[in-house]
Amino acid sequence: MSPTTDDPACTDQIPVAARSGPVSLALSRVARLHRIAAGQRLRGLGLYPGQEFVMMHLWDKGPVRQSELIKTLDLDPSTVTKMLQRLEQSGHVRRTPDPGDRRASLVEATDRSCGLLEDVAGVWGTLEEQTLAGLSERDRAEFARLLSLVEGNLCAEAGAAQCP
Amino acid sequence: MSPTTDDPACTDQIPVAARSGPVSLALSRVARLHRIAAGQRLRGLGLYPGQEFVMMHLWDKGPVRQSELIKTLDLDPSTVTKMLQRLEQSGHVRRTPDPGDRRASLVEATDRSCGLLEDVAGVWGTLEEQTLAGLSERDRAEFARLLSLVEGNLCAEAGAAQCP
DNA sequence: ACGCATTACTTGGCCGACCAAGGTAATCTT
DNA sequence: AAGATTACCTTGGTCGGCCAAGTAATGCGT
Repeated sequence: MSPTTDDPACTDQIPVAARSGPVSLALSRVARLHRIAAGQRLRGLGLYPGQEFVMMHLWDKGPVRQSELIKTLDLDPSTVTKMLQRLEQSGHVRRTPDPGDRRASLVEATDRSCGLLEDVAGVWGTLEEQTLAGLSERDRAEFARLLSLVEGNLCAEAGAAQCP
Repeated sequence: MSPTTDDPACTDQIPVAARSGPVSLALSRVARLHRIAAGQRLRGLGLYPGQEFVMMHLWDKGPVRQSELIKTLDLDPSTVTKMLQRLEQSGHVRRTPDPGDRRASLVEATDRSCGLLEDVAGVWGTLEEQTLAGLSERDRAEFARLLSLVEGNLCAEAGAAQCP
């Protein structure tokens, strides 16, 4: 019953319900593609998308309390628990009880996992290059600046974690 | 035992393994925040993040084959199957066998779900505003342009779906 | 010293998303 | 017309991620 039975191939492309947020829509698509691209490369290293961030933090900061990870990655505690269980089983991570606090555990990257650091860095580098291919230095800087602004916006009104 | 026991709050911020991809890192963070922001608003409407896109397409295109959804949303077939099962159970979607092809099903939004269209549009609008708050019109256009470029890059080398 | 809130983590459940297989049905080939 | 191929969808499994509850240990106030 809608009057537009024939559309001359110029109307949509963007769903009507998203007309009020074209940038958000584009951002969603880019995010998904970016995550897929990262995931493909990461799977070759035996990591699932998301685990990279845990490992990065552990590589940088060494033994760390689980609550530290939860705070800095801003993830749900249960998410971290399960990720660590799997990372432990796959040998990338080791957990030991914190001697100073019997309800906490200390997490650290295994020696074996440290070899992955360069690989992950490589993956991250090629991903960056693919993502920004063809963009001038100015465009890249501009993109980084705008992303930072948007991050501030989203972080501010969001769950209000730490967003320095 | 590491020499940097006290860090004067200026060293890292970016993990060493991600030094080669600062923009990718920022993009990941923004993407996650954006998805969370969308999810919060959507949950108030009884939708889970991701379902919005299915509904948008159905609202626009009416009854549609499942393969159509899979193609345009570029999702795994199994993902769509399960999403539709849940959307059907929650009353947002109706599925009927395609009379012209007995292995296919036609999917359409229920009348009840059509009331959600404005709500989702509203959510999408406020999300857009929150995302881009404080950005000038030029910055917004620039952001959209850069996102489009990046999307092209990621889409090209990726699974090679349709990226017009 | 006792009780109560806070912190730290775990478990179970659910959803989006992927992959790998499988089962029909249509279509193409010979 | 029969067989092979392809298209359409489902099932089962795994992961990241969230929420809601629950357990256990610490810390604080009185």
